[in-house]
Amino acid sequence: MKTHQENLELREALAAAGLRYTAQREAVYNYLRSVNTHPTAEEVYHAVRQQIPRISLATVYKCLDALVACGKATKLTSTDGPARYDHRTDRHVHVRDLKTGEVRDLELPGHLQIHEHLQAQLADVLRQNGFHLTDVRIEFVGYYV
Amino acid sequence: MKTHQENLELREALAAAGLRYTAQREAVYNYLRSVNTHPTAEEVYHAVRQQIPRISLATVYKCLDALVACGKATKLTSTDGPARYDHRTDRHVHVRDLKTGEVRDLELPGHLQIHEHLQAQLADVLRQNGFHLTDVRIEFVGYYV
DNA sequence: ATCGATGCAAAGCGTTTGCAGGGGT
DNA sequence: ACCCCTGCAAACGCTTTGCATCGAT
Repeated sequence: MKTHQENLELREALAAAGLRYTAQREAVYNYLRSVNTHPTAEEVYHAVRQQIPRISLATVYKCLDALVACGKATKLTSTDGPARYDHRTDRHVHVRDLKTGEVRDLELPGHLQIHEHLQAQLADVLRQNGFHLTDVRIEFVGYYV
Repeated sequence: MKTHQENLELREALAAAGLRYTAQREAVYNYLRSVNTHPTAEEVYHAVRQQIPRISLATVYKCLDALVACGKATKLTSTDGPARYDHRTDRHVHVRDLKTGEVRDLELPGHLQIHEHLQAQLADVLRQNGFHLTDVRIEFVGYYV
């Protein structure tokens, strides 16, 4: 089902993971990429329903799982409330607003990038202890006054 | 109920938050402090039951909430599985093992401390945007080979 | 034609809540 | 004496699962 131009990159990522390219997955992915506050499954469901009215919440969850599985999204969690999903998979810093629960990317001036060299050293220390590093999660938590 | 020497520090922290000092809260706190892998509520329940056999899981959750509320513990979450609790409230780095789900503190050689100055700069940038920073969460995720 | 993906409903898990009785202040 | 805390059971919210059907390959 190719209603409009499909996302080749997504198709290939899914294929590489042994997963199929479906309208639902495409719509979920497109929505994820269109917003900069990382949405919950419920929010994705609500938004994607405009395009695919018969999509179910369960399918949204499955689509999000598929995107994570093929490396096209990241799952975030909080101490309270539902998980959130991020279309970015590179290492970056999140800012979590405790008042709204929203999570956004921290836009940093270049000279304030989290010290990659330091992270690399830390990764080395861990590796020497037999640890294989897959992700570094950094989150600044607080609220807008 | 003072079965043995009570924890004055905990009593004061609870009192300052308008909360009472109970045997259950003391036992939960003592257990939290006795382990270095940050346990789940279920693990705390299992352990504290040795001392207080009639304690309920709901009470364990409430005790953990009380400890967090009075600043004597921190709640951690993961993308999968239950929350974990940490008796440390200072900023430090966690290492999460994806195989076991366990979370431990990263013990760092002094010269590898996460750059406090950089964090302070980042906090400044956020403050200038009207953000009040309450916590910085840093987690190294991976698995032991 | 095959076999994975969808949609629905029902179950699952971790966590919270309502309430009667007990314990801290 | 007051009222918070406990323990139990029942409810809750988020997420997953079982299954018949649909659709991608």
